[in-house]
Amino acid sequence: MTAPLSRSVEDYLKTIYRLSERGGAAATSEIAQRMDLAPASVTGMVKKLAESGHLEHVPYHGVRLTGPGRLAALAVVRRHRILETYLIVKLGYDWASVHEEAERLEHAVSDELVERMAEALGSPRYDPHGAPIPTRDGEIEQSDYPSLAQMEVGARVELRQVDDDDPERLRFLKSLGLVPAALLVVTDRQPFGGPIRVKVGGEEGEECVIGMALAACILVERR
Amino acid sequence: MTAPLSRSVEDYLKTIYRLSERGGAAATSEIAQRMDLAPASVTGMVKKLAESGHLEHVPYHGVRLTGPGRLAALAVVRRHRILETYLIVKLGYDWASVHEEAERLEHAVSDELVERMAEALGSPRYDPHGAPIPTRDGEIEQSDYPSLAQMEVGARVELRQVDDDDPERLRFLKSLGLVPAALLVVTDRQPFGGPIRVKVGGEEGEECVIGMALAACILVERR
DNA sequence: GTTCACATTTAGCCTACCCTAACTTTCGAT
DNA sequence: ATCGAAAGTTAGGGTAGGCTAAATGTGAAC
Repeated sequence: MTAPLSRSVEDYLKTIYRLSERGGAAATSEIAQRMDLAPASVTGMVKKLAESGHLEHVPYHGVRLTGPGRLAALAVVRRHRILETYLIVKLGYDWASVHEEAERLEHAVSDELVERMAEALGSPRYDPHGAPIPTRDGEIEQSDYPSLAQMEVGARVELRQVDDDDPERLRFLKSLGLVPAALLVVTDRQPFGGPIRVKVGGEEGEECVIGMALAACILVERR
Repeated sequence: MTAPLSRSVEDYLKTIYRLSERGGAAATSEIAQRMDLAPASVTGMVKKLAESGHLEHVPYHGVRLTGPGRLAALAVVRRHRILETYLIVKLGYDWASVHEEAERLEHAVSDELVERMAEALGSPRYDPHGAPIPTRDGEIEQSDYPSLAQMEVGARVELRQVDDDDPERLRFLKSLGLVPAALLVVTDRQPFGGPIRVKVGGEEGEECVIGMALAACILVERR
């Protein structure tokens, strides 16, 4: 626990944290899929992380982060989100392509560097995708915004956050103006998971059509 | 050769480059000492790097970088020196403590990030310790300045470069004002490798005494 | 209440990179 | 010309973290 965590361990903890954000225990196969590893490899690491006290493992029933495990995961998430913000704001990185760079750097930067970057940015509370940045002591704002997919026709909402996993998706969203703080109005939608139609930029905005899978990645606040 | 180099390989190449800067072939034991590894470990890696075409190995007689090996090493050196410069200039890092951070980051940053940092700095040609920064295409200025240890009494010189290996040494040098561009006058020295006495800041500067080992780490240009 | 598909774990193996201990080569001193 | 210290290499082994294939547990459907 006191020894520095390996890159691999940090990635496991971060992934498990992300999975347990929405839902109870994380399944072996979910972890494997997100990390692009064989399930058997996950089982092996999970046993080690349970051993070291970072998580609880109920065989055949998934894992749950412990207090220390959650703290370690949040430290990685903080590094990642500060890095993304810094790269975009200070070094002109693209909203869509910054993820990969941060993914590598989050395992190499020291706490000192992260704090210097945070300070240079004015201690931001959200990253450019709208995700809350954990504090140094591992506190994180619980943003349980509904997704655009849940909005009914006529709803007026402000875009709060977009999932940052997929650069392609991000590029598409940006091209539509679907970025944090954008105002949206739902003008039409099909039943049974069909596409949803929204005006981007308020009542007078451009209309566009968005599939359900995509809409589920967009978190909004009612206005 | 086309696959990305591991952190370990990059460190070997960088170390071997640094060793071959001053002197022909690098010895196994020198590499081991600089990297804090057992000599046997070095032999093993050296064989692999010779296999992959990064260096030539004459058993029992040391190694020499090949063209591709030298290019790969210079890429690491460029990353390191741009990083050090960026951390100091843009993030307020200490001249003395920046080395360790750069040592980790140099294996994680992409070429794109390095180039963005270089651009933000105005494409510097020297890092804060005075070391020349290789270009993108692996060209590096041959700075064969003499060391302060070689200067005779009365010599007037400008400080050009200090070795950046040891943070403690750097802190000491900085406390004396021995930083790049400082003007020095040698006022006295003992024969047979005794300490050397210099005025720091020109004729009117503070006098201080410097041991030979330290003076050998300070490169100067006659004025 | 069986069954069966699927999730999970176990077993055994592999690569990268490090180690120590033992052996071999080199080269300067005699 | 030889000998021995120091340098280098080989042999054998360890850890971390992946993999595949085979065995086993789970739970929904019948």
